Amino acid sequence: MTNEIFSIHQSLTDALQRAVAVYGVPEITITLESPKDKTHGDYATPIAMALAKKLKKAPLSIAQDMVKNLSLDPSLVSGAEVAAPGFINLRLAPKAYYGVLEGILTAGAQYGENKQLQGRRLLLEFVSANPTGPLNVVNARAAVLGDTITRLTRVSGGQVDTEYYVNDAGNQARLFGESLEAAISRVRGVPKDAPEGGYQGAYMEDLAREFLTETEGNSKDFNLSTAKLGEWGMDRVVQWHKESLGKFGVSFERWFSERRELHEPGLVAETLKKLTEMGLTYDKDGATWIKTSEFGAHKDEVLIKSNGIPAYIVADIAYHLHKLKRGYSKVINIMGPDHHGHILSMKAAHKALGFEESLFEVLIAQHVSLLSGGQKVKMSKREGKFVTMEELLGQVGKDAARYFFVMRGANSHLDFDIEVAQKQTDENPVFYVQYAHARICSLLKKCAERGLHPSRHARDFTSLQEPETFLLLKEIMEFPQWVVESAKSYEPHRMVVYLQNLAADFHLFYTKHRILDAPSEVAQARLGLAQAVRIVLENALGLLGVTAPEQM
RNA sequence: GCGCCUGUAGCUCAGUUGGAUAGAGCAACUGCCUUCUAAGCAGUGGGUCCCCGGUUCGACUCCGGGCAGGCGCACCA
Repeated sequence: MTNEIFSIHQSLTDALQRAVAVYGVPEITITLESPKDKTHGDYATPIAMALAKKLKKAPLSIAQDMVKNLSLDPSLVSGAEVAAPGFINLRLAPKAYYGVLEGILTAGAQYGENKQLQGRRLLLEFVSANPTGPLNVVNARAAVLGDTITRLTRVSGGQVDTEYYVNDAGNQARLFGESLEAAISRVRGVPKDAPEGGYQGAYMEDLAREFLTETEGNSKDFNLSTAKLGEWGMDRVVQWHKESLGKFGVSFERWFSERRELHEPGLVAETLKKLTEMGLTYDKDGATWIKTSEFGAHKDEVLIKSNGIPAYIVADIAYHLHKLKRGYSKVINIMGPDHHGHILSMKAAHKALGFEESLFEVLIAQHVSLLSGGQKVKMSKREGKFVTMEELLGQVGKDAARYFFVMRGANSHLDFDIEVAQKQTDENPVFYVQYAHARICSLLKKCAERGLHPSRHARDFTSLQEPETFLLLKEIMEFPQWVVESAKSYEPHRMVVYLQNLAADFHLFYTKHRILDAPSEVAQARLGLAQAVRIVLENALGLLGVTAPEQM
């Protein structure tokens, strides 16, 4: 086990548990926290305060008693103190740190892998943009969020299947076919407008040209029905999406086609039948409705429109039914802010069908405002003037784009300043972290040039004694913990916070302590530490899909 | 009107799930390179954590009620 952090936590918790057991108070959970103020030690527990009320004793005296009763391995903990109003502060022994350091160097690229989320089986659906046009920046944000959550969960021993729902059926498919037909006509020089509510942008004509090139000299395909044309076009747009996402380092295990996997095999009709049989539907105004309001939604939804055509929600329910039946411990959907009105009805539908409500969870990737030099970039979907994911990627690059998208919590509105993301200065937070990595690489290169080869085995780290050093050691030691917490809470931005902290700790250490010029044993030890920091930076950046450059 | 999200330093945002003196980056100002990358470090100034109540040893965090901004509330998907 390379992640000694977890066993350290366990030993500390166990020891505290034993000390608490003396009081015979049931149902007390031991909380262990890292105090913000480092002078308070490495770990603190407020357990005595929680006990105070039940025991009717002063928290301070409880804490003092507990410390006396604590049996702790001295090679693990060097000190336990009591602080007002009743905290117990624990200080790790240097030896414990050195052991972790050794472990990191041995584990290398594997450091951070753990089993904490073993047994978790997620289905993560994200992006799922309509195959009627290019991906936008919110799609990009969702893509990065989903992909990062996937990486974090997998490295923590959880299982994740990623899925992209392709909405290639129904009304919008028809409209798309007609729009493409019109675009082809225009490309051939015959003016023709897209239908009402159809798709207009320049990309439609690109698509038309692609179609013409592909079917040149093949008269048969020229006479595709509008429906078939729409299918061809949507498949092609899906292809575009795959490619764009690929450039972003995001891939999906399964592209789930609404038409091929739900409509054609009859699952939509089957779902409708099931809902009816369960008595969840009724007729009104010539339409068929589902009683979602009885299950927590604000209103009922139309299942079958009065023209006899099923509404989109039927396919949606069919899809989710399909997902739920596959035995996941959690089915998660990352959606854009424009769909959050939909959440309650979907939750209600789940409940109506008898599934545990908590099985299904929705994460919202909130709105992204694109700025350029502090000014809002004006976009208008109607005029086809909007920045696509691909354009953004072209302008700022994969590293900056990915970093910016996970920098903030998913449900915070995000200000994305293109100009800042392009800058190669200290205004750009990506560089701060990458620079720390590049500095270490440069060090390691220099050290090789000087013939200093930090030996792989039998290291002696006892010369690592300075406060800045222990700060760094603590930070890299906690890496797996941050990974797990980020994964567990579906909050990948915590990894960004961690990286900023780690980079700052390293930069501080670097300016305060010479490495190569230090006496040989010290140099060896510090190089080992630097190498460990480099490993963690690379692994953490890797989890975000950002590169760790060797020089800048 | 109803629902979701947000409200923390001049700006953009964290805040380890209820803990100790509320933090970071940027912007402003001041220092630090004949020495391993100054894309860095140190320091200074900057706060009614939107407001009012409640819960308790303790609240930025949880609950209730307001206020403000964003988004959503179709027989569209």
